[in-house]
Amino acid sequence: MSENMPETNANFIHDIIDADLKGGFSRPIHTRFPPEPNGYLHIGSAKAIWINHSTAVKYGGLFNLRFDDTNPAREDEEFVQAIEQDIRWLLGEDPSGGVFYGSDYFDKCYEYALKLIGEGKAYVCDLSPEEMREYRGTLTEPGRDSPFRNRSAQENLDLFTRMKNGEFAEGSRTLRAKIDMASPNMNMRDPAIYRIVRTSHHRQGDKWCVYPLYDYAHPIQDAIEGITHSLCSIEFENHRPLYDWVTENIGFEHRPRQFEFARLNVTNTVMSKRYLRELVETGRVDGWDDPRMPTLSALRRRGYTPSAILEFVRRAGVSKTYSLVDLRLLEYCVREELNLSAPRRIAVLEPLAVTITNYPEDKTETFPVANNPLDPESGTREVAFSRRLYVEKSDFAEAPPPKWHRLRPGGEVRLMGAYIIRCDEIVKNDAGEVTELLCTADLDTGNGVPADGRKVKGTVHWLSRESCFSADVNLYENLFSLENVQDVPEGKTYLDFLNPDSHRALSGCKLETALARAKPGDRFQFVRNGYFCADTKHPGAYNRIVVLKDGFKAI
RNA sequence: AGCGGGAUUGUGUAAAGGUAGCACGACAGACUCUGACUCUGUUUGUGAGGGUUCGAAUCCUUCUCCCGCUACCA
Repeated sequence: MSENMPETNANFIHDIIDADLKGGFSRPIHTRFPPEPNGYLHIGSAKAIWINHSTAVKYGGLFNLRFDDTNPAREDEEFVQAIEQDIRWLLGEDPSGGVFYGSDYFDKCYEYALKLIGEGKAYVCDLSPEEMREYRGTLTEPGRDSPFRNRSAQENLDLFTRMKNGEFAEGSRTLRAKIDMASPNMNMRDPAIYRIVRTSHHRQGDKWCVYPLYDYAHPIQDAIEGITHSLCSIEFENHRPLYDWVTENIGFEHRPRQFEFARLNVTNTVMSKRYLRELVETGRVDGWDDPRMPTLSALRRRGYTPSAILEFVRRAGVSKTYSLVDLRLLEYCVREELNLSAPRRIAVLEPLAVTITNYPEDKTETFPVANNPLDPESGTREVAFSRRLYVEKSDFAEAPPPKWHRLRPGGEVRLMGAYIIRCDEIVKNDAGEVTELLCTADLDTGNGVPADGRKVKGTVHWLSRESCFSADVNLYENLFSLENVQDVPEGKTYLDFLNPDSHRALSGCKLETALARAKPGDRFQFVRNGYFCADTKHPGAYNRIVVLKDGFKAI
């Protein structure tokens, strides 16, 4: 377990486990995360991973990663690799119980199917998908028995074997569990448990042409791996009776049990893999790790740390209530962590020229500036100072509002880490815009405390105009993307990281400079005036990802 | 409509009959060599109506609203 891993917090699932333990449950707690390799993991997946993983850790048990790859038509090896990498990154360790593949249990699934057929608990059905739907009934009306429901075990065995041997066309037959066509729970109306699919499997190749369905395969996978508590999201709640039916009728000695929790929704973020896939496939985004995506790989690329993500899902909590968690909580979590550890760099985003009139034309010197004022260990770096500087436009006001502590005509301000300067004169262009400030520095005081003990309230960041290009690039080691979900005035850059209300806490150098100085492989993303894709089913749960009005620039 | 879940401040989440707490957000103030960070303070909540009880977010009851389920997806 990585050292930054946030502790688990108690939740209703742990109450259940505590009760189990109290009641004499003696097997080690064993959980699992079972993604289908049909896309990349996203921030919502992180919740399921965290719940399962932290539960195992809390009870000294084991956690498995299992690829739920029972549908060859949707799955791909690329996703297997990506998912495994993302999980290792997020957890900082290998899954303690191991990495498994649902498809590795196909033989077992088949064997159990034979057993169910032999016991008259499953039958081969020749109904077409349309017919099956019709026979299933509706939410309010019971279904009708399939005309093939009462085939003999012998006939079913023969038919199923032939299905497996590839004698029938794709979609022509299914194996169904014989349960109850009148059940009020649609999932119990003789669900299909095997279908014929003639697609090569990413792992099994062409070994099989019949594939088990989730509702049948999943409980078997859990049981085989010794999973004790199968924690999944709430849409599987109605499937639990079927989950239990499978483990009971196959007759596992140790039957895993399923518990459900509400999935994570985040404001302005779309989690639906379907939409994410569409964005990738239609080229709307660069790929699954495009920084606008809510995927773990995208968050990683943007500089989010695993511990911040886990802390976020931890804080979001576990319940069965539908919830929409504020994205700002995630931002708080990264900020909380990076503020203490990330190196600071200076950037002037909207430069205003400053000339120190009493500073020699040909002189340069350097001042030490803390890499991270909150972390003495981080040391200092030398920042070049000269007669000609840039400061932030927004750090000067000709007619300042009340309580203004920054530069004003005649006012004094501290250049961060360097001299105290006084603004003597304002230079304007023909349009009346301020283009330059002529200032004098308190050269005697240097970067120390003034001899006369006077207090200078404001501190302002700055860069030497000559040495701009030698300034550092990133504000935070990893966080190089500029992102914004608010409305940003056209043509204005905006950093939403450390200080959403002000650019000042962030740094870097002049943006163009930062870009020019980027290391090969670094990518800077500009997201401006993003529009959100609507999710008609969950108004409010929109996509921060999005479609950009003036295009997406990858430099 | 049938079945299964759910409802606590702006957003999440605690409180297993006994002071409705915490976090994020918002707002206000203090501090500060970055108007950041930090600190302090403020505001707002038990979906509705009945009942049980000395006492109800919690138990009973009626209602309302929300979510999920009618794939040979997971």
